[in-house]
Amino acid sequence: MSVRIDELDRKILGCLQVDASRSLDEIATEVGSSKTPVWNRIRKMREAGIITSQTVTLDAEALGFDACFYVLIRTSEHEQDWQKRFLEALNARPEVQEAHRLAGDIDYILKVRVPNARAYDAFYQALISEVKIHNVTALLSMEEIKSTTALPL
Amino acid sequence: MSVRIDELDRKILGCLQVDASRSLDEIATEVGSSKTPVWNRIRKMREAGIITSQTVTLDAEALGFDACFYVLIRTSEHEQDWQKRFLEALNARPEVQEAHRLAGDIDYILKVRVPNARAYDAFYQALISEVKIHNVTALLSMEEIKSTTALPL
DNA sequence: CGGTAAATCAGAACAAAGTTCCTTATTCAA
DNA sequence: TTGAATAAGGAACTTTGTTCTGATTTACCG
Repeated sequence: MSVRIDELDRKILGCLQVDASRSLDEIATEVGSSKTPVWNRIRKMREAGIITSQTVTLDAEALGFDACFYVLIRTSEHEQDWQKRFLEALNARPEVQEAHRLAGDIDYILKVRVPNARAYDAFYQALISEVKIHNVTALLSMEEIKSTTALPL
Repeated sequence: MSVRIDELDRKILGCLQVDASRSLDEIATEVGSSKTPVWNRIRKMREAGIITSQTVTLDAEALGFDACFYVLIRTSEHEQDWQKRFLEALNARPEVQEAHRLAGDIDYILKVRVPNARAYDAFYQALISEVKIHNVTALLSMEEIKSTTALPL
């Protein structure tokens, strides 16, 4: 069953999305409440799975991940077994940051972050050796214009 | 100037990527160190910009964002002015979670999260009314197979 | 439109974690 | 090998997270 989210919850989530390291007192002041209700609401939203996790975002380039590719994948295989193996392959590879199954012409899109083009090729070769893929198009990112995980609440 | 990252820093970042809400003591134990050095290293990596921010990840569907599109954009305009206005339009729209400038045939890719298809159309109409765009292809996600911001350190 | 029960809130008390300080160990260069 | 600079470990201190209680509000039903 789902938890009803009210205006105060939304404000709290908004705060946390911007900076999850702020203290409860600060958040309470900003949303016009006090410590206890803010804490209780955060706890409930955690338990309800609305707040999935708490992480740090790292500067990919500062850590040597200079290349980012979006990979468009077409496949001729549509059986359960193939899909299962494809999924496992994606989950096993940490360079895959996103994977979506699509509607329409293109079957899957991946976002892949690697140190350089050579590392992408290694990834690509490994992937196609594991599962049969009909057609692949790689889109190379030149510039990350915008990047956020924040939802517009 | 960049900060040298050693094996211990990498372990700490690995911990924080998984769960940034854990206590310093827990992290220190896991990486085989103690509170103080862990705290100092985190502070330094913050100051150096390696750790960009600390946020919560929310369940988009639980919050009513049921639709996700990848949008491939071709433009015939390549002047500074056009690019500036396009960039401003993207930054002004919170439904755009990612935007990359690409090499090759397709000029830009966007990741757009909205409550439903109608909301996407509203976004699309608003965007093309603001800036001239030659060609747009929208890829509709049926299923989010994988989603992480963690880098493989 | 009351009156009661349930839920929520504000503030205080307590526990736990973050932050600082100081001493000891380690590293690196002369 | 010796000295200076740097980092680590542990204890003191401060801030924050967490729990508890009483008061208030909200919601529901007669």
